[in-house]
Amino acid sequence: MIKTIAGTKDTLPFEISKWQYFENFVEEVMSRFNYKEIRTPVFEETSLFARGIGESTDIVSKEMYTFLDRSQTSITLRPEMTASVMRSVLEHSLDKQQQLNKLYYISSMFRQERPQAGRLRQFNQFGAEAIGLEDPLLDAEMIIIAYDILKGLGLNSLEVKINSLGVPSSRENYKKLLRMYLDDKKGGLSEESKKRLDSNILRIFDSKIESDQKIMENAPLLLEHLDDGSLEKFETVKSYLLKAGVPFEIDPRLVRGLDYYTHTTFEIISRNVGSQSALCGGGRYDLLASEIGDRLIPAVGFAAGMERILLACENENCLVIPEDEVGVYIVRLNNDLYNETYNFALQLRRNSVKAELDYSRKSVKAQMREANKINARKTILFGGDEYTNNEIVIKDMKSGVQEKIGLSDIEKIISIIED
RNA sequence: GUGGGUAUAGCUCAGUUGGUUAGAGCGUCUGGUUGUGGCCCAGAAGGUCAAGGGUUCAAAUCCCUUUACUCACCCCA
Repeated sequence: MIKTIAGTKDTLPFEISKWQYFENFVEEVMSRFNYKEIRTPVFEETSLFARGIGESTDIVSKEMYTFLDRSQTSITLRPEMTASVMRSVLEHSLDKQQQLNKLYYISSMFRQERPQAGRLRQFNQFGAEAIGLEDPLLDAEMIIIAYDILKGLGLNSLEVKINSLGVPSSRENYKKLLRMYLDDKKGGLSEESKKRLDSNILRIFDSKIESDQKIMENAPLLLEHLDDGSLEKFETVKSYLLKAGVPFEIDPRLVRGLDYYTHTTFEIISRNVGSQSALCGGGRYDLLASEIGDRLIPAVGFAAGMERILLACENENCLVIPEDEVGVYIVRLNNDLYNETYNFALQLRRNSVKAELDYSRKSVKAQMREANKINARKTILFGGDEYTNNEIVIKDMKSGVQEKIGLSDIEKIISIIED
């Protein structure tokens, strides 16, 4: 038997309504902030991600689904959306048509990692990007939108963490300081962290290994060595968040794994999922446009993992979706009216009524059971004496009350069904 | 890539120290009189006990291998 590939999942009919609810909610909030949806291809030229995200990152170096197509072009299934969105903005010169492009997406991403709780190889993210301006208000807005959506779904145990990475020049100075600090201590670092000394020294802060953490405990912090301009921006972001009522904590160790971040970085985590607790992450990436394009475009954005959010929702018992129901179930009283019953149901369906009926010549009892099972608000008994009198019986499934109506009086039938 | 755990019906799981035709609940289908649901009752269908090998008179049960799933590390959403 052929099964789904490891790390991929079917979304089955019984769980689809919660996804639709979730997606609609995201769309609604995004549209209130006047963000426009953007859709880009699921696969791109590999170099877009290699250059955009950074060769040394884990995503690019070991997690991408990359393959050669029939014309020997290296293709990659997108592991994230930001690089694609920026590519699209550059390619279509959206940045020249208006100063600020506020965009959002809800799409599948692909990363070849070992699956576990809250981590799939094909997973869904929603996210937003505000491209074209460097006002810190937009940094704050990203956090506000993400927070409002998670909160709006009913999640409570959220922690918002923020940090600033400053600009490249102050960061380079700081890296020198950090390198000096680590110079006589690097023997005690883990193998993984030693590699990062050269590739991405900031990420050593991310290490969960105790000995590494001990060494990093007294390391100088980037936040304490930001240039004045960066510091001021960070302060501004914080003040906006305060005024917006978004609780946050500053986490100087929040450095994020992607190369393109500058200034603000943030993450929203939940204690109510497995070890993969980051529901949402993002930040400012003023350098990305120039990495993959020919000009500088300041931008800020975030991405949120939808499976993880739904996990958190399940564990917190929020997001209560109303049960599916059907307007009316047509019960066929005699099987010689098989086709007439169908046409009657069809007439209702073509008049926007959600109607169901039996397709297998079941007994009346079995049809009634079915009507009950699928939550039909009304049933219509079709056939028998009433049929010869050009009537049907309509029954309210909650009260059990039933009445006769003229078969051709569709208007009235519909109004009773919808009542 | 590295560890740990699990694998019995569509689903959730029982299955004694190896011992006859492998069980339950839920779900599915049928029925509980003539044309009526929920609750209840009765019956039926449904299993190569993940796969392959070994030990044994005898294996779902013990041993080995493989595969799948799962959790965690790494990292990220």
